[in-house]
Amino acid sequence: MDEKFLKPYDPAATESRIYKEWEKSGLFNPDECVKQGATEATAPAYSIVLPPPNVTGRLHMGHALMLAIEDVFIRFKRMRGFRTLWVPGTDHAAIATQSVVEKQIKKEEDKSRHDLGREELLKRIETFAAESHDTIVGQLKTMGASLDWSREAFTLDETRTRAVRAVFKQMYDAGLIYRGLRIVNWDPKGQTTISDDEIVYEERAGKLYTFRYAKDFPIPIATTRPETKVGDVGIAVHPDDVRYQSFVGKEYDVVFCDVPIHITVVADTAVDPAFGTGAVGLTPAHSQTDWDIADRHELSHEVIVINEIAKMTVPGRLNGKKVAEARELVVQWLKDEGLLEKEEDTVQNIATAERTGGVVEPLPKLQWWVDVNKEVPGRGKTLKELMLEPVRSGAIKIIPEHFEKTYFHWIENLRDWCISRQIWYGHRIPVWYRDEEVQIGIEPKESGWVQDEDTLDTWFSSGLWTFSTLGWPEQTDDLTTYHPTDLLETGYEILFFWVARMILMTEFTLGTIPFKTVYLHGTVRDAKGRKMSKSLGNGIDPIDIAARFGADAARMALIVGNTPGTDMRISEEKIKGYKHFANKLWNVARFILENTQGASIEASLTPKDAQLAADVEALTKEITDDIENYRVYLAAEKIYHYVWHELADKILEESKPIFAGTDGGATQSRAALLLLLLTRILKLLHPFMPFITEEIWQSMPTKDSAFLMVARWPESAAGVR
RNA sequence: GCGCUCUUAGCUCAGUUGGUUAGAGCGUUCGCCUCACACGCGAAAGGUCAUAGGUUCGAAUCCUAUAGAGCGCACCA
Repeated sequence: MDEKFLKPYDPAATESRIYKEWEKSGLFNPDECVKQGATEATAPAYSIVLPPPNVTGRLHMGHALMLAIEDVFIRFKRMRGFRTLWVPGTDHAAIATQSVVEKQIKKEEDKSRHDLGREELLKRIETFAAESHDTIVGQLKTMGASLDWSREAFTLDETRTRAVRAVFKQMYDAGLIYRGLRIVNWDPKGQTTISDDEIVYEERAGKLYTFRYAKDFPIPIATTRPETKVGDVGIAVHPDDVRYQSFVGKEYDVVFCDVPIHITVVADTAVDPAFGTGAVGLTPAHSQTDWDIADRHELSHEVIVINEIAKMTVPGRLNGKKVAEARELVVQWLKDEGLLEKEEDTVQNIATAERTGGVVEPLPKLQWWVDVNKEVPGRGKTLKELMLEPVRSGAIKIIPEHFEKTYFHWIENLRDWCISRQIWYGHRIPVWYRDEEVQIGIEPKESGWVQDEDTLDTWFSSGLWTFSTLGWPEQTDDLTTYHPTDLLETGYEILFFWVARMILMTEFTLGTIPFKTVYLHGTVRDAKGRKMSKSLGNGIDPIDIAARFGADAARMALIVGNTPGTDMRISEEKIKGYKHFANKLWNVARFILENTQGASIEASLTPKDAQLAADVEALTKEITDDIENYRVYLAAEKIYHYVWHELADKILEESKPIFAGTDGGATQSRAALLLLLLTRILKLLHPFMPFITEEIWQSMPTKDSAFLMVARWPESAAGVR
C-alpha cells in the first residue's frame, strides 16, 4: 500500500498537483482524448460553454456553484465516452468593469474619466481586466474545472469582435437595428443609458401634490414630480370622464414657475380616472408613458427641461438647479401662489441604475435599438416570436420548468432593446459617418470617416457566446460538431439578461437554438439567508474555502440538496462536513488497500458478497439516471450516503471478522468485492469530487485507465465486474 | 395590477412518476481514543409534512380556498 495513506488526506497539497497532471495530459481537450484513444472518434459530442465570469475581480461562491454543477455534467459525459467540450472564457462586462476602474481611479487619484481621456482610461481598464483575467483563470483551475484551455475566449478579443460586427451588420441590413430618438433610461451617475433590465426599483417615501397650473386653470392635476411640470405640453384625461369631457381639445397658455408652457387637453384611455384628480399633466420628454400618450395625440416631444447631469434647463428661478432642489422651489412657488390644493404622503417606486445606484432620469436621446416586433426577413416572424418558439415547442427545455412561465411573461412585456451605451469600454458601435453617408459593420478605408462614439451593451456580445466561442463567423469544425450546445447552466437572475438574448441572437444569426437545455441554479446565500455582498462583508471566498477544506469539499457542499432554481444557504460548517467525508473516503481506501494486498478481483463471490455487488449495481443505475435527468443534488447525496453508511459503516465492519478469520474462500471473496466496490465508488464519485478520487485511483491495483478522469463510466448493462 | 415559488425534526433542506413504520446534514443528550478514520464509532431524543376542505383503496406528494414568507415583471401620473 502507498505510504500516502498513512496520513490524513491533505487536499491543499494534493489538488493543485492533480490539476497540473490533468492539464499536462491534455485530456481536457476532446481532440486529445480521441488522439490518445480515451474517446472514440465517432462518439457523439457533448458541449457546454462556460458562462464567462466578468473581469471585474475575483470569483465568488455563485461562480463556484456554477463550476461545480457544470463540471459534474462534463466529467460524467466524458467518462461516458462522449466527445466532451467545455469552453472557457471571460466577459469584458463593459459597464461593470469600467465603473469598477473609474471608482478606483477616483479614489486613488481623484480623477474622472474625462480627466484621463478615452485612450488613457481604456489602457487602465485593459490592465485591470488582464489582471482580473489571470486571477480568475487561476481560480477556475483551483475549483477543478476541466475546461479546454486551448479554446479559451474573451468577449472582447479579435474573433469575438469579428462576430459582433458581422451580427450587427446582418441585423442592420435586415432592418432590425435602427437608430432612433426615444425615451431612454438615463443614469446621471454613470453618464450612460441603460436597458430596462438594468433598472432596480426602490420603494421610497414621496409626496403626491395636487395643484393647478394657474389660478383660473380649470383642471387640477396630481404629481410626485412637480419640477417636471415646467416641461408639460398637455393634460390627458379618460375619454369617459364626465368631469373633463368639455375641456378635451382646448388649449391653454400659462406661465408656470417663470416658464411659459402651452397645454393641450387630450383624451386617452391610458389614464386612470380614479387616481389623483383623474387628469395627468403630460411631460413627454421625461416620462415614457407621457411620451407614448403624446405620440398618440401628436403633441410635441421637444420640450426638454432636464439635462444629462440631472439639472434644470429652463429660464427663471429653476435654471441650473438640481432636480431635488427644483422640486422644493416649485412646491414653494405653488404655496406662495396659492395653487397647491393637497399634499399627501405616498410610497413611490424609484428607478435606480443597478450598477451605480443613480436615480434614473428618463430622457429623449438618439440611440441604437433592436426592434423586437418587426418581422425578420425570410423567417416570417418577429424576434420576440423567435425567442418564444423554441421554448414553447420544447426544443429548449428550462430546468426547473416553472421558469418557462416566467420567461414567457417577460417576453410578452418586452420592448425594443436599447443597445448603445455612452461608456468607453466595450465594442465600439461598428458604424462610421461621413457627412450624410453611413457605413455599417466594416471600417471604411478612406479618410474622413468618424466612428460612432458609443459602445454596445455588453449583452450584445455575450448573446453570441455559444457560437462566437466556436469560431463563428468562420464555418469551423467546432461549430459543426459542438453547436447547438447541450447545456447552458447559469443563475436564474440572468435568465432575461443573457439566456433570452442568446436565444434571440442565435435564432437570428444561425436560425437555430443555442442550447438544448437550460439549467438554472439559485443564489448562494450566507448561513442567515442573506445575499453575499461586499458591503455586508458576509462573503465566503471559494478559494479560501478550497485552501482550508479542499475544492472537493466545497463542490459537494454546493451540490448536495441544492435543487435547481432554489436559493441555498452555505456555511463553513456544511463545507467542513464534506471535508470530513473526504477524509472518510481516504480511510475507506486505506482500509481496503491494506486488506486486499495481493488479492485477485477474479475470485468467486460468496452469495452474500454477490448480493452486495448487485446492490452497488442498482445504485449505479440510480445515480446514472439522476445525473442524466439533472438531479445531481440527489445523485451526490446518494453516493455520499452509500460510501459512509453502507460501505464504511456496514460492509467494512462486517469485513473485519472475515479478514481475521480462517475461511480462505470468504476472505478472497470479500477482498475481491471490496476492490470492486472501491473502484466503483471512485468512478461514481469522480464527477463530484474529482481530486481525491483521482488521487486514490492512482494507487489502485485495479485501475484500467491512466487517469480516472477518462476511465469508463460503469454502464448498468456491463455489470459490476 | 399580472405572474411564479415556498411553508416537512431546534436550524438548513431533500423527498425524482401519489404506495409499506416521512429522510439527510448540522445541532442536542448519553457512552466510547474499539488495531481504516476522534476529520471518528455506538446509541437516543425530536415531526398532527402551514390551516380547512376535496379527489383517491391510499396524499407531504394531485385539486380548491385561506393565512404567512419570498421572488419576477409592469407601474399610478
